[in-house]
Amino acid sequence: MSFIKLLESEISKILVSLGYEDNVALLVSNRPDLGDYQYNGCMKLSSIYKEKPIDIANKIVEKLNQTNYFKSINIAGPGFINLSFSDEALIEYMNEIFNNFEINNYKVEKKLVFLDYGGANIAKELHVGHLRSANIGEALKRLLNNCGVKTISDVHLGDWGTPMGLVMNEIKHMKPDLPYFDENYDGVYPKESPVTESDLAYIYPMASKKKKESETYASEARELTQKLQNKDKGLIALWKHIVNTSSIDIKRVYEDLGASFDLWLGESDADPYIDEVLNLLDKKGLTYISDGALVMDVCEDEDKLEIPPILLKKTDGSILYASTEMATLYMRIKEYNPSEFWYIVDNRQELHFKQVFRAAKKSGLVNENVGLYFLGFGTMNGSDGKPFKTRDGGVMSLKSLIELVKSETIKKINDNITDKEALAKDLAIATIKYADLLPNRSTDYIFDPIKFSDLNGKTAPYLLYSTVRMKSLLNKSLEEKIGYKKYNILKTDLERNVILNLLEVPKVLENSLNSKSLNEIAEYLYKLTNNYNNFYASNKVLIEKDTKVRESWLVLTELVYKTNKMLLNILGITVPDKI
RNA sequence: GCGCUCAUAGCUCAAUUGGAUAGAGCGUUAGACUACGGAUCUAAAGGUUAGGGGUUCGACUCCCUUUGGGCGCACCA
Repeated sequence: MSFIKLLESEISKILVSLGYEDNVALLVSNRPDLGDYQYNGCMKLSSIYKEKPIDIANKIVEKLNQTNYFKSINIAGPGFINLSFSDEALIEYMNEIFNNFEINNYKVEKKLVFLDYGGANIAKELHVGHLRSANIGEALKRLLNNCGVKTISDVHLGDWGTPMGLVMNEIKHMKPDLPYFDENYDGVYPKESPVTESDLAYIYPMASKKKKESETYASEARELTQKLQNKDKGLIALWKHIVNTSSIDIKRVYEDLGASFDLWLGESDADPYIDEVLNLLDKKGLTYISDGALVMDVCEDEDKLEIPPILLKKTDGSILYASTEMATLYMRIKEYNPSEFWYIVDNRQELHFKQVFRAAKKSGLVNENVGLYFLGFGTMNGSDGKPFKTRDGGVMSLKSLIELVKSETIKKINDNITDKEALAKDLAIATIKYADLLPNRSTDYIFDPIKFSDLNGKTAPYLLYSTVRMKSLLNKSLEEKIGYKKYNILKTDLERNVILNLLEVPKVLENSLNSKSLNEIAEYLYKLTNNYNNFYASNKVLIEKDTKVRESWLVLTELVYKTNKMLLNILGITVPDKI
């Protein structure tokens, strides 16, 4: 059990023995002059048990004084209990986690979580709007896995909606003679794709522009979408070519970003389940026709405000986003039966998901005890507060963003590195990911490429440089045959700070899992690294004459190194060998 | 019109979900060090938490209100 957890359970026992009950949480002190950690529960207990908080605190402290974890215990203000740990207790714990690093981790009961993130659209390039979903989703998956939770992740490609019709319409205009558009064609369709990757790069923007300019063009596209969804043989064959061609590039960019998925399914994969789902809703009498469209009410009695009904089918009978989402949910439950679903999607889709979740529960499509979580992330705005656009008013592709940061990074890399290009790219991606995960998941987000290129301060290069330097120090100690097996003595306050930081790891992981946000981990990494660097700058580990002290410092270095590596890995950032 | 959401240091963000004296990075200023890897380290200045009211031992956090942003509300996904 981790040190803080152990103390919390000790205090719980003390409370029980005194006749109180509380879910004890020890917090890092925000008054370091008074103690390392604080317990604030006395004030709450006071209102429950009608006693003065100070009296409760005194009783607890009396019992705590009989243990040997503490250097000092004091009560301040209305009833804050401040705790300072004894060196012996800290050293003992350092040795425990040096022998078994996993103790200082956080584990939860096993369950299965289904993650939906990525959300790339077929025939469209991945752009900065896709960044957060990939980064946050991947990191949450790693966080869950680290804590012992099994996951299944699905990229959920946008491959079945109106954009498909648009792209096909543009292809039809370019090459009207292709057999895919001939309804009477009964030969074999060509194996070669009629479009290349570079064709796709301009086809969609072109089609999208024409759609806005011409109503005829728009209705042609709608018609093609409907024909595709009705499984027109030729269009399905063409569609497969488009999906395959487009996926190559999408996979490459996700791989660069370090985002991986167990499943590469798309909206089209849910299509076979749509009728089944709609029939089920119909049987339960939940759907009705409104203005020609098929809808379902999702309002509940306790709602004080009205939530608009969910729209399932257009007047022309074609499928809408919500029904695809319902069918996807149905398919996932049928095949994987997870206990929770986590959707990592832009905040702006909140209402849509609220409706879908309600419809799913109301209809019994999803069992009452299955957790459906909408994990919205902040909308990406430019520095002017409006939706982000490049200087020429376009969207910035993820590829260009990576290139941009890479060109900044490469300037700083030492010449003696063998593969400068590769390192620059890895560092650029690490820089982007860290900058992206640092703000809280749900708050709106100002996307600033210049900030992403900043290599100073609270950034990935700082963390990686420091971490590599720790590794280098450890390697050097091995070369010089300086072994280290245990923590002996605690010499300086600077190393004590680092140790206190290390105690926080399980709590940081627990908080992150509860809030389903990575910012606390990102923030903590900086704090730990900065405190270690502070220690490092004023103490020469390898030159230290007192071998007992030197040995302890090497143990400390290894623990910080391993912690950094573990947490960076959760964020999806790999530590290079050299920088 | 209805609803959601946000407003914290010059800028970009935190704040353990109601705890003590609101913290970081950048920028600014002043410093440190024969470099165990200088992409380093330290310090200072910088705040009436948008304004006002309320709830209580205690409010950036909860409630009311004013102002100002962003977003969503039926056939796009």
